[in-house]
Amino acid sequence: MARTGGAKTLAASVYQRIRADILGGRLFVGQRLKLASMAADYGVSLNIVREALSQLAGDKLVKMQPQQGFAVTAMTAEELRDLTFVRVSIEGTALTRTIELGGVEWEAGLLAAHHRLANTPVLDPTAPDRLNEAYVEAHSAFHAALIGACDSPMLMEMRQSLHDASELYRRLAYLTQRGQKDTAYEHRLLMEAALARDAEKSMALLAKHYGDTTRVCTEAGLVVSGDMRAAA
Amino acid sequence: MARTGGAKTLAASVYQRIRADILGGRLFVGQRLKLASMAADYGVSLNIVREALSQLAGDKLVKMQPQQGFAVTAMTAEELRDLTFVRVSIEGTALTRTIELGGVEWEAGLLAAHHRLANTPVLDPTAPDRLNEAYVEAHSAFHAALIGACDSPMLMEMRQSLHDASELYRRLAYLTQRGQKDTAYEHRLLMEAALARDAEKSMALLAKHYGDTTRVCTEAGLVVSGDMRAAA
DNA sequence: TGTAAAGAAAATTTTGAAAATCAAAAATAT
DNA sequence: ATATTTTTGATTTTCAAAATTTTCTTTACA
Repeated sequence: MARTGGAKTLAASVYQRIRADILGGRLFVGQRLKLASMAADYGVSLNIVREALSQLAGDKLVKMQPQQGFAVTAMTAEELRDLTFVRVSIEGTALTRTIELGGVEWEAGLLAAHHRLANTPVLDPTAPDRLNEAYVEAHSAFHAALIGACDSPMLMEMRQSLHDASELYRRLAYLTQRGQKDTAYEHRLLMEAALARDAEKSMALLAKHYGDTTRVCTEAGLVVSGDMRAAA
Repeated sequence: MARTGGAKTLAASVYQRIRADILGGRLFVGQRLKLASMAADYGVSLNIVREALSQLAGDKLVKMQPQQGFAVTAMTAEELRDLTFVRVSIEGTALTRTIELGGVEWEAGLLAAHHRLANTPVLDPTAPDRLNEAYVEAHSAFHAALIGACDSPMLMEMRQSLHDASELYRRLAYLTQRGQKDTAYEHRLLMEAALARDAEKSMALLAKHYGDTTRVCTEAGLVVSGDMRAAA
């Protein structure tokens, strides 16, 4: 098998591919990840898959149970609520710092990211039952731009990691509500509060914005109760 | 080789042992970790060591460079400062929450942990040039007890992870100052502020407490500038 | 009919060796 | 003498097969 992306090793390449498959919704929440079948799929040996999954377990995207293999992390409602609380805390800190430090470059970047987001349809134009991948990317970029002037690399990295961990549930929430909620309006308010340097209001909006996703998932019964589920 | 601790797999056991060797200061900051020699040391095959190190890299205790193996993470002064900032943020959030929620049980646990800490000598009584391992444990337990009433498992886990990542530098700082700073007094103030439910003051004390370690390490030139160093 | 033990199948974990890669030393050319 | 290429030795990366452990199925028994 050839190495994907700029990966220096096969294991790193497979890590990226599995990660993308999880974040892209091609591997479902709770799905069991059998080493043999994955090794065949990606055209590598068992150990490579094992190492990749092992690392993804560190990212909390995959759960490892000794002697029982790996599965895509399935959160309970309680865990999802906790994740949301931590995200708001971390991202709130980064946002506060950004509001303190942000200059013209940050403002420009945020405006640009928001414009892109606002002009990208949520659902796939060719297949309206699927999410538009361009939107997912624009949404991710917008939230990154929002806290773009924070000067703590570690905080940013943690933010990204938490963002990824909740990506799966964000997808589910979008498909469930299907345009019933005015997310675009929330994003605009968020941007305006940040540009107005109102840290207090920004954080409140952020908490509401993230809390909604959690609520939708919980109410729609999209979160399971902790155990692994079988699947191909 | 037999499995250490309650580990369910060999890899998990080796992971714990290497982790303990790093946190215990038996593997030095920046030290290169060669697979072959470690496999011989722990009495397992290369892949087991590889998987363990791979996971430790996720914990930021070890750094992996493709095709060049692993080394104990060596932070730059800038990275250490950043780590400290994030620690104060995270732990501050957990502390604020604890102060809101903590009841009698939390107070009792904190008092007990502080008493143990205050009555454990910092340096090893038998070898005064070494740190007392019982103190390291008591210190870790005190800080865990301080935020013991926080109801967010994920935040606690992150706190512990950051605590571990800075453990190496805490050791270095202790040995450098060697009792010149009155750490015991700081701990008491910290406990008293928390018990008095003064979140504001607690956080300020925490920031100072952690900032000192960082400063000592930076001033003593204990932090390197990013590259790996050779070693046996 | 339900339960428990025994055996077979499937999956994970671990090993030992082969292949690929890198850093430095030696040799050659400029 | 300096720079470039080639070789060498060491180390990491990868694979394929062996050893455990778990899971599923079948069978015997109350």
